[in-house]
Amino acid sequence: MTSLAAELSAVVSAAFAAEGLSAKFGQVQASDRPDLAQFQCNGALAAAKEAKANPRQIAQKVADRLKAGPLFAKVEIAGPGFINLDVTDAALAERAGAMSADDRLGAPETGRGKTLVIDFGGPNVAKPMHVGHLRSAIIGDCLQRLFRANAWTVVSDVHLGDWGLQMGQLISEIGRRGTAPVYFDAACKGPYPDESPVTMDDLEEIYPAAAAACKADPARLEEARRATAELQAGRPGYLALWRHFVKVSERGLNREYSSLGVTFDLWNGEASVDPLIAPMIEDLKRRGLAVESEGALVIEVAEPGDKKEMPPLLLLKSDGAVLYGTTDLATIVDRVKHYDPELILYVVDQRQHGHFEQVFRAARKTQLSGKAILEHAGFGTMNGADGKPFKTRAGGVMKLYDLIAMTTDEAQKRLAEAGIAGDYPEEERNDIARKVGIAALKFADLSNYRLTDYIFDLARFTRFEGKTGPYLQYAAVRTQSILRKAEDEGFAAAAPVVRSPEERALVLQLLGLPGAMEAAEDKRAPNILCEYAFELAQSFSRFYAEHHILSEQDADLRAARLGLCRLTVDTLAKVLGILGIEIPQRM
RNA sequence: GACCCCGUAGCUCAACCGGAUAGAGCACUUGCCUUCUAAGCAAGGGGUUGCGUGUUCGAGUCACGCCGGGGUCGCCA
Repeated sequence: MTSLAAELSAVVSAAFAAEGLSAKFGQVQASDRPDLAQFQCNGALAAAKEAKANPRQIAQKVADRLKAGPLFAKVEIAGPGFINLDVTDAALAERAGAMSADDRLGAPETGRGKTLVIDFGGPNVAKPMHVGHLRSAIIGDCLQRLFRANAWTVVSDVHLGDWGLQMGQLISEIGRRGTAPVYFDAACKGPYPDESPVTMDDLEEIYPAAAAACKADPARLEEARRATAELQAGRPGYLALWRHFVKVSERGLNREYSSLGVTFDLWNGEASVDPLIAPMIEDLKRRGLAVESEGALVIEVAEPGDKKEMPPLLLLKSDGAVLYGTTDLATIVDRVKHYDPELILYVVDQRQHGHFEQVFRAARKTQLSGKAILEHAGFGTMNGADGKPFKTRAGGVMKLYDLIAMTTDEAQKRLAEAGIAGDYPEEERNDIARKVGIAALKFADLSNYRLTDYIFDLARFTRFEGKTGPYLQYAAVRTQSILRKAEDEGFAAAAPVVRSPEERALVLQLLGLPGAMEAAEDKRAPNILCEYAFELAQSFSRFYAEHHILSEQDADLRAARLGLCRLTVDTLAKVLGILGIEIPQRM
């Protein structure tokens, strides 16, 4: 199935071609002026520019050819040469029927036969997740769902930060405290205890203390560096301690991602590619691509024509330890070997753009990335109302766990106020509150364009009216409710028809699904889907307010409207599913 | 200093390849629950798109220059 806009583009393109003009001018899009037409084509203006001709004349010739077809209810030329198009109600209803009959609802298949590796999350061992981690988790999860929906084979990887200097900082801090001496006893050959000497709470306290100490005292930093190098060199006690850190952290992280409904196919860490590093470096040295510079081993990535200085990618520090560019490069080697992807997407803070530029250049130069296109889908920073990173009143960074709890609490309050769920079982009430809270959170984040910095506003994340996640859920819930009642009454559904302005608008919106999914994939932009879903819910709510469905006496019309409800709820469910938003049975 | 991102309504954000009258939500004003859930629907006010110049039939969008905010710039991640 193709989208209606794509179908119209093909028809209009053929008309341009028949006039001896390039078919590329036949692009049709939803109209910017819905009051004037459903669709528009601006190609006559561009064609006129190229051919140095009169745009209205070109538009007229194309329009004359279009008028001959049965598809259009209206073909008009407006302004300097826009071609405005309305499709017949019969054609709209027919497309809606076809969409209902397709279990993919006409979703694009841009990824058929292609593999995507998507890297997001990127939490660090021993550091609790705070609101800053929200964006990578939510945007990354949405993109993996979107690519899957568009028929890509998707492999997602949390890419745990478990192999850098911070590990050395933790180890040296614990060594100084003397709370787990067995791991530091060089004479001890193991085995080491199964029980972790630290809990997640311990780590959350130890890491900031260690980081602060290293910042204040160069000697401490040097000590942490040495510990990092020894860990990476395989010192048994350090490795055993490190395994505890990772295990303890993974449990905590998993809990937080689960509460957001975010999942990963792989829980690989930077450390998992460590065995690949030595051979990779040997290979790069042999090929003359890794060279020594200022005591470190680097890959030069500057290219002629660079506007800015492009420092080399550091593979090995002068003390022999690896850096995150090194593990990133080795991770590419690993992913190419295992999955041979068409695309590797990194959903990481935009501030790391420069780093990825270096890594990608190095990967291409060394041909380690195979056929894969490497792309950084960055996102903007989340700030507080004062333009600085969001803090709690106590001054600490707000933890993700607490944020989720707050949105859920607000949803509980809302349910109590509305008095709707008073008679529901407590379990269901909790479930609704959780789904509504998460929906508010995710939609508020995803509806912003990926790259803009945005202001974290707790009130916004706990808002349930207007352009919010709960509004979308509410539209779906009301539709489900109608369908349930219709079933109780024994009313059957039939293919949709278009007999009113509200139905026309709703069907047009429904038919826009494939286009929205394709555009969102192209731009890696969840906000396009948010916009689509919101407009769909709005179109439905208008239809709902205007036409009473179950009391409709005309049985055929009632059946057609039930069919329209069915398609609406299926479409909403599909888009909300991609956004990672669950729909309660009732709310 | 160089480079990257951003600047749109009181607030938070949109605007697909340069298109017509720059759109939503919140907040504000006013209607609508004795037939499907009012977390809703309908209507209204609110804009020199930071400033300037240029390209174009046409600029929030492209180019250049300012102003303002954020970020990055070899051994942190």
